[in-house]
Amino acid sequence: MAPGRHDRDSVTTLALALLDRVGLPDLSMRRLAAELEVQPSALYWHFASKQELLAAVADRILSRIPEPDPGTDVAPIAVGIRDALLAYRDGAEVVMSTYALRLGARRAQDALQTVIGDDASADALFEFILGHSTLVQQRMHAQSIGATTDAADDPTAELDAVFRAGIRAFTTLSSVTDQRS
Amino acid sequence: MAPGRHDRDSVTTLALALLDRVGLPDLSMRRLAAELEVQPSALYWHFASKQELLAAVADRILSRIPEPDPGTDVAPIAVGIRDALLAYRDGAEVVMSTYALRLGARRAQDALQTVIGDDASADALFEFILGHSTLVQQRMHAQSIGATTDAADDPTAELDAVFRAGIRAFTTLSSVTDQRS
DNA sequence: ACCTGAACACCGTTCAAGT
DNA sequence: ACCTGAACACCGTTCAAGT
Repeated sequence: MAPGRHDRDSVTTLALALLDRVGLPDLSMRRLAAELEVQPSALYWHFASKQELLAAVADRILSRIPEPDPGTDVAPIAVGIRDALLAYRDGAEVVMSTYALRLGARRAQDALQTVIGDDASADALFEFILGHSTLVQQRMHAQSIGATTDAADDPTAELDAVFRAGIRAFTTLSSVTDQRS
Repeated sequence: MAPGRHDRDSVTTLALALLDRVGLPDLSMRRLAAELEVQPSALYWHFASKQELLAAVADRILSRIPEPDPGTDVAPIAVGIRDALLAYRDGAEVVMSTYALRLGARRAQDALQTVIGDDASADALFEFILGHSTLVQQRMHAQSIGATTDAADDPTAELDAVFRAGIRAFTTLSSVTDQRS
């Protein structure tokens, strides 16, 4: 990175790359500034706060979500959202921490609402995907530290079974309510 | 609080009270130490790290979950878990951050697994409750700061509709699979 | 057994001033 | 428009030493 001039976009890009490399606990304004060969205070010309920077990063993460062809079923959309959240280290947690601020993140719900009739169900499914993905990434981290209580923990095997069970619940629900109407 | 002697239990109790009063971002080891009228380093005689302290706090939060009478239905159990997570400020986030370490938190899944046949479905339901509760508490905080993008945001009204939609999905699933067997 | 004192290596943020 | 320099008010953690 040249010591030259930056803007919101380039800072966001490098923040996302740094997140993926070091994880959320080590993504500090000071470290990001060092990576940009700039003083920490320079970042506050582009973003009002770290929160605002993380919101921009969250929007980037969610931009990976593929557009839904209307009329397809729920499962591939849900998988697409999960994969976007898991594509970068601690991605789910970043999205979760900025989701309440509503700065972005409508993209995921919009995708789900086009394939699920009921909006409340679509939001609930998104909350399941977010919770699940966050726990998956946290377990990845705990495992890399070696902080597991029980031995012989098969990593992603049963995790995917839990995810599929969640998807099944919501697809079963929408097919039942479809029959009702 | 007297300046006298402490143990793990008393420190955990006051940490939980402090969490409820100031929230997770302001729950620091230094502030907790000040509340206990003790030097920050004193806390490290009782807990190896802040993580370990938070795990003890998470266990406390989950201890509020009522025992399930076997044979009752899913909804009241799910509500009981949600209420335990929402009983203290940022409680859901604390549980979420220590859940991966498996230090406690089996209590919630155990309760759900006694009323739901499939273990993967029980875990998925717990992940939905955790994700949902975390977002609810984050929105509470964002609202108290006044950092909402859109105006006139009805607070807990539609939030509960989303929760009920999630519960309905999992109860519908288990009743369908019951009929199948 | 439980705590103090002092230090180490960090944080996010503000703000005058530079170019 | 974009950044520097310096400061403010904090962090978690370690470790020798005290009682």
